[in-house]
Amino acid sequence: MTVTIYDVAREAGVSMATVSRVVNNNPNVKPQTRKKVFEAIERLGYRPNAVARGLASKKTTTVGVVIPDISNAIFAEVARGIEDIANMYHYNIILCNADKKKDKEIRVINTLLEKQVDGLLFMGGAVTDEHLQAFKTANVPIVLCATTDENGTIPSVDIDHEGAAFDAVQTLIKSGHTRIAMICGTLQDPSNGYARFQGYKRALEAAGLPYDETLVRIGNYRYESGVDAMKYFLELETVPTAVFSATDEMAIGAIHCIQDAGLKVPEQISVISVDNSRMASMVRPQLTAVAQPMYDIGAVSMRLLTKLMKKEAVENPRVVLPHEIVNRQSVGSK
Amino acid sequence: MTVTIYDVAREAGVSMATVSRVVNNNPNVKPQTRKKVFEAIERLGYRPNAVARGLASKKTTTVGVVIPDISNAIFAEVARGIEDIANMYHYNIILCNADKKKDKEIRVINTLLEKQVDGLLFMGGAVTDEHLQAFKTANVPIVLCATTDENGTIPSVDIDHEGAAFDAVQTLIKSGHTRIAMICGTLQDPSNGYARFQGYKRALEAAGLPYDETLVRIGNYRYESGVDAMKYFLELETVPTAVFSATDEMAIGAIHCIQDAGLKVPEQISVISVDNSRMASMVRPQLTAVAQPMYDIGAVSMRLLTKLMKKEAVENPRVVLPHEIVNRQSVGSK
DNA sequence: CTGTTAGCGCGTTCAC
DNA sequence: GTGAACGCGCTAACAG
Repeated sequence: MTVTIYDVAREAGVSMATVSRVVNNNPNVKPQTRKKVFEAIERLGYRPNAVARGLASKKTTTVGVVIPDISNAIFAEVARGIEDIANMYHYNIILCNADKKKDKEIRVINTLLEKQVDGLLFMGGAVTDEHLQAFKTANVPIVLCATTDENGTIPSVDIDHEGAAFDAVQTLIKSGHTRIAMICGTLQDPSNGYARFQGYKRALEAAGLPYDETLVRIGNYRYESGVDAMKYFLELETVPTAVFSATDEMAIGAIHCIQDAGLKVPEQISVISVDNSRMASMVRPQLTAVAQPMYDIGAVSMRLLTKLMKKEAVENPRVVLPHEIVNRQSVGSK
Repeated sequence: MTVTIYDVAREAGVSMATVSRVVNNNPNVKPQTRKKVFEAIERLGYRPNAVARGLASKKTTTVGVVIPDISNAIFAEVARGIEDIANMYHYNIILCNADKKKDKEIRVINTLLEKQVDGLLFMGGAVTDEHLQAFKTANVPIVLCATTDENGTIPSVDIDHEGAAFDAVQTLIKSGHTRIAMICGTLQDPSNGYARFQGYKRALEAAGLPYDETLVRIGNYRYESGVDAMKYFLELETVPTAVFSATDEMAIGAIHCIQDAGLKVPEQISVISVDNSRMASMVRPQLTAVAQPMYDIGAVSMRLLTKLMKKEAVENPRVVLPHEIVNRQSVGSK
């Protein structure tokens, strides 16, 4: 039924070892023999069985990718970066959505390891002891991608979320704003949630501004929750003159909420966010945001993983990619 | 180093066959024995090797997914539908971007087949003879996902692109518009490009409206190309009163271009599109669009593939999912 | 209910 | 430069 290396060997009149050499580009084969083998392969339509190869060689040229949600534009961008580099180094990726749920994450990590992936890229919520435990039993390299662990013991690629938030809020402060609201992600989320909230508070503090908890709303990263949060802010006795959103989507929701209320951005209220997804330039006014290089985070983490898998030396196993403010039209001076 | 089924057998004082039975939930094991085995597994930290299992059983519980570009919101949504259902049936997916490039598509199809995937989901550009050839040599089921082949010989899940476009344009016509422009995808793209263009023409024809080729611009599905196309339309001697865009993104570009020119949507110019991505409700005015159920396309095609892989009978191997108009605010009457 | 025995398709020594 | 033989870790009959 299926044609094996053995069939090719017989067809070409050589041993299967020789066919294996040809297929794997081993130079120790006479050109003439090589040609015979190639012809036999062609004639029989032989397709090497990567599973058998994986068992024999203990390498699958496949890496596992744990991602929160591929339908989220931010993560999809990271995934594309990962896949492009994986492809470049002849790896394939098995993709698993885990929605930042710990149990689901642990489960997919284990099935990925059962599938004998050569490495693992983990993008999730908090890295707990259970995660660490699962990672430890893996005897393949692991890279955290756009997520960090407290102890900092695992190789990772991320941006400085706290710093990015700090910079965003400082931009607002420099423009003269003093009453600045924040639309935050859940504080359970270490990077997108907690760290950005910390950055917000630190910026306030650095400027000698008071922290007012009525100016902070927790959203779920989505457009609607940005709308809801802003609706709340607009009903405050003294409405904030600027809002910092933890994501573009929520920021866009806020902008529309403001506009629907008959106010103008940035004339009456300024808006800034962290992400700089493609959507940022697809709103009016265009969104001023701190850019997270998502594609690069994916690409760099995959590149790092390839080095680890090849046991190459890596200079810095914990890379922090730079962020930058992209000034567009949603921030005005007060 | 790595603990195998054999180690577990020794540790539990049973044969490896019994361990295999326990691991695979074979009911023919005495509960007491089962318990002993589980304890040994726990004690040794045994993790079954799916590659070896795949070689022996000739099943990998892995399916290949060829996708144009995971960073495109539309496809990311499909991918999520695929993965959710795959997960439900205990399959994993290997994801490959192929950018609708024929050569890349053929290449990844072959490596996916080498990896012995149990099935293949193909989402790409045109399905050529070369594709058909590659599919034929695969001895696993294949489902076309959001793409179609001319002959209609391969199982597929898609919407009626031509009909969706027809309905969109007809909506415009019913609102009294007679000068309707189209922002089109490349005509080489059978579904998103050509079919939608055909639907546009047919709707015009059905209403007795003349087809005017100066009213058609080719875009690349992206925001900027929508802006560019609209810019061109606005410079025409008689500006169209409505525009039909093949995608949401281009439609949003068009809307902003109109607004930036000081015109209003839908008062002066109406805009409608096909897609209904999440972005459609994230613009002002909110976009009226024909909804493509992308998540469902992914989910249904994966479900179909599971049936094919289990050799279950399938009633209809070529499913066409319904589309519907979602009336929001970007279409006005003339 | 449990154990024995063959392979699954290929990489990899080690001889020749 | 080439072949023979073993083993990767597991499933799947077949006995018992």
